[in-house]
Amino acid sequence: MRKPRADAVRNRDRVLEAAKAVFSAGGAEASLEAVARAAGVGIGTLYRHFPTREALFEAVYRREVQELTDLAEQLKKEAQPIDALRHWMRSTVKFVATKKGMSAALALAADKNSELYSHSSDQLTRAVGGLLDRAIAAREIRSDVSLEDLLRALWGMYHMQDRPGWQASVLRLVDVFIDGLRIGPDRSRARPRSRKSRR
Amino acid sequence: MRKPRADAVRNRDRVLEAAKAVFSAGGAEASLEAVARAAGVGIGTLYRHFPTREALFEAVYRREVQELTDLAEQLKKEAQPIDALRHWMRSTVKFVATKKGMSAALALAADKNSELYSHSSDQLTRAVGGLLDRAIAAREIRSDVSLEDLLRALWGMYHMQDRPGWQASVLRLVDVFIDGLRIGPDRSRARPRSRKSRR
DNA sequence: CCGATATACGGAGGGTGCCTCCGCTTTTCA
DNA sequence: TGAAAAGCGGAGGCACCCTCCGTATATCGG
Repeated sequence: MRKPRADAVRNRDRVLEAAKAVFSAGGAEASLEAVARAAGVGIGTLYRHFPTREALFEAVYRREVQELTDLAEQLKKEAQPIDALRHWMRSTVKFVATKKGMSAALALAADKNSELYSHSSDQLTRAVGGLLDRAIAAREIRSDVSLEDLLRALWGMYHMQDRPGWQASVLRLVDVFIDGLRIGPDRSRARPRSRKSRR
Repeated sequence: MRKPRADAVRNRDRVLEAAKAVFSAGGAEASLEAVARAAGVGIGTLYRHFPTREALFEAVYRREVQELTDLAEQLKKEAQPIDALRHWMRSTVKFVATKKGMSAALALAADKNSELYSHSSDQLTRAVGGLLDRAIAAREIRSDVSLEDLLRALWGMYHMQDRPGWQASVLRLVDVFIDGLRIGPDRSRARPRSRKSRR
């Protein structure tokens, strides 16, 4: 099979870059013609590379997932299993916080394409698996919650941005969730950050 | 001021009903002209009542919130505070499960209109408030998690439908969350349903 | 009950974005 | 270097969006 043409590769990249920017700014319903314009390519080129809006969403989405995966791998070197877990979840929240309009687009893509969902889920599962397994092996957390469950919880949080205070709220939810995972009578309330009292 | 015209009221209702059906079947991007057709009114009539797609989403959304509120009020009569809370969260999951395509539309509406969000949030907050407060007053759960936090957690779950097994997963998450809320050394694992072992 | 008038109806039509198709250009390979 | 494969881009047909306004109907005072 031939080597892919250099211009094709370049254009594909440009479109992806433009799409990320345009969707971030204008949300998931932004015009694809605007994306093509921003990328400096014809609308036909965009459609050849990404036959549907969803395909484009998907491609951008895969990039995002890759970043999350890398982040997980890096955090796997944290010392205390349960703290590494908490740290990763917290970091994920902050990562998501930077995405604004993209999130709707990504959610849409994942919604309509279960292969994509399971692939990404696998990828993240593999990456974060060590964190969870270590904590379970160390008998620090309950063993009946799967990685999928954990990812779903995070997934949910992915959808609450754009409210004032959402980030603090989600961080609090992460703490509650981690506490819920803990095993045994040790219910120490010691946690990394000072916390506001209720409301 | 005059009494509103009977035909106007009737048409508004028809459109709302049709919108719920059409969005449920076809998702949030369904054509508004299809909604008007299904309602048996002209496109102009639809647009007079709901000037934008979002306005229509919003109206349907308010209905859904009302149902959730009613459900909460009804469950407030449950005996054990913490069980009532768990029951409501579990029931909400099931309620959401029946909505399918609607959820994307509803999420979109809430996303773009913060007044709507805060109003609905208030309404649910008021309705569920008793459940949480009773549990806190009884010292059964920690006191630094607000109603808003709890609603956000549910909100997140709202977005995970359409995956095989999502419902069981969410129910599991609810249990974890409730366990995380509990106060004191009583970490009894007794819970209403038998549970699968990890993956 | 009836006329006046406020209110509502519906769909034609201009505009925009979607997506396909294909003649032209560029790149690759022998 | 030339032929063929691969890619480019935008014209054009279509669906949907939304406004505008002539027509129809409900309400209300008399």
